[in-house]
Amino acid sequence: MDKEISSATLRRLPRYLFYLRGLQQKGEDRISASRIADDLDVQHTQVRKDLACTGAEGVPKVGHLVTDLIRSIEDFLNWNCSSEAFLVGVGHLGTALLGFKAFEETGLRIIAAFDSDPKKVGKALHGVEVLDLQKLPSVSRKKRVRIGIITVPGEHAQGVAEKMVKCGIQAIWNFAPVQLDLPPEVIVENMEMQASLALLSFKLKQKLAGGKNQAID
Amino acid sequence: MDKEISSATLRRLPRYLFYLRGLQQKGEDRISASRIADDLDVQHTQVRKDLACTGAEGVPKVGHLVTDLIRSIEDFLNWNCSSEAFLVGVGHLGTALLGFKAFEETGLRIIAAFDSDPKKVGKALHGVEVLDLQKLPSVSRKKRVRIGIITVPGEHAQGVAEKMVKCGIQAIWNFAPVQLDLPPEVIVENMEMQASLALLSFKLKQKLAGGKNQAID
DNA sequence: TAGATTGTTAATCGATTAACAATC
DNA sequence: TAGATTGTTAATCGATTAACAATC
Repeated sequence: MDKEISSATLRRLPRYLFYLRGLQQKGEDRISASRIADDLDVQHTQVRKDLACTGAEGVPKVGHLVTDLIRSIEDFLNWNCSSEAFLVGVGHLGTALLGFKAFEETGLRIIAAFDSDPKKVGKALHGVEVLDLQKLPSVSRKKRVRIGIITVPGEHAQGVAEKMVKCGIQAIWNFAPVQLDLPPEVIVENMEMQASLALLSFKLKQKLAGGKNQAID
Repeated sequence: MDKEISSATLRRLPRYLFYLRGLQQKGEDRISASRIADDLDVQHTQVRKDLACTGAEGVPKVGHLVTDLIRSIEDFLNWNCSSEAFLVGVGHLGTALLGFKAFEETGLRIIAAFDSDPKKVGKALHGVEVLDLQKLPSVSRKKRVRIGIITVPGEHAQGVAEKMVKCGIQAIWNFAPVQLDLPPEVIVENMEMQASLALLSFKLKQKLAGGKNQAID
């Protein structure tokens, strides 16, 4: 009987999580929804609702235990257990992702990288072996991997995505700025850097235009 | 008398733009809002409203000229003129951004990179010089740069952001997973990779849980 | 007890979608 | 003319916010 979870809520949860980890490092063991709200510029009701989605429970007058909240969010996002992933496209961005420590905190483990450039194949980057893209099917047969990360140029993304789907990949994290056309049962999440930049550019343009206060957000 | 532009619209505009550039490469010169909608899985009314925001005008029965639409969106986002930026934090991600060709299409030009690691200072990565972070103020005095990109680890992001603001930076593109606390007149856009991953993780968890069809999105 | 906090129910607001008039 | 398309106005839907009851 779970409620549907809005994507807005899902996008906020990691912010709470990183904030809570920060508190934990400072040695704080309790936190109220109101303080989270203040520190992260969110409405306190919003924080309460978001946290409630994860099943977290607080104690009136006391608040939440930081460790409980962290575990609750991690469990909810499935970030407590390790999820293995393939990455295709070992360019600058792909290489950066291979070395991205922060993924450990999300349970994401890139266990192999693929590229079709012979110059890249055979190397190990940040401890991850780079294999020939043609080996994707055979490696997939040995390892049941469900997540595929696409960091190839836009024009190759669709082809790579189709290969991934053939190899049993069920969820694709797509960093290429193209719309992938795949069977509906495949989960596709587009990492749209340009969307974020668009907001920045537009706000800056408005600000420079003389502060006609067209508030956005 | 402009309407306020919703951030949802701003986030969609780059998707239209990349799609239109693809059409242009294929040599197509006209396009209807309905076809954009079909190809990008958006409602056609939505496409029309979004495009109307940019000032684009179509012709009934004919549609839009691809080149007009492209220019209209680019102008609206201020992606037609070059915007100079500083980048601080030349780790994997920072390096990747320095080599990111796609930025050219958004008018973003990173003209200098900074790091406090002496091993990195002095190099030129993808044609961009890496300078000591301490030189940020002096370089800023010579060059009027308005955009700052933060790719340092979370614990240093706030400090770097404050330095940037002191140097006249007016808009910050923050890749660190922390909430920056800055004067309200500074534009901050957080590039939340983890937010995107959270959606992917949760959808996959649900799918694997047996497809109790809690549709999200 | 009073105050601080949780968590829920109701109200508001804004974005999306549907319906439709205008037009080449 | 009829059909395809644009662009706008009205309706719906869902997310956010406000109000409030519950509680340690």
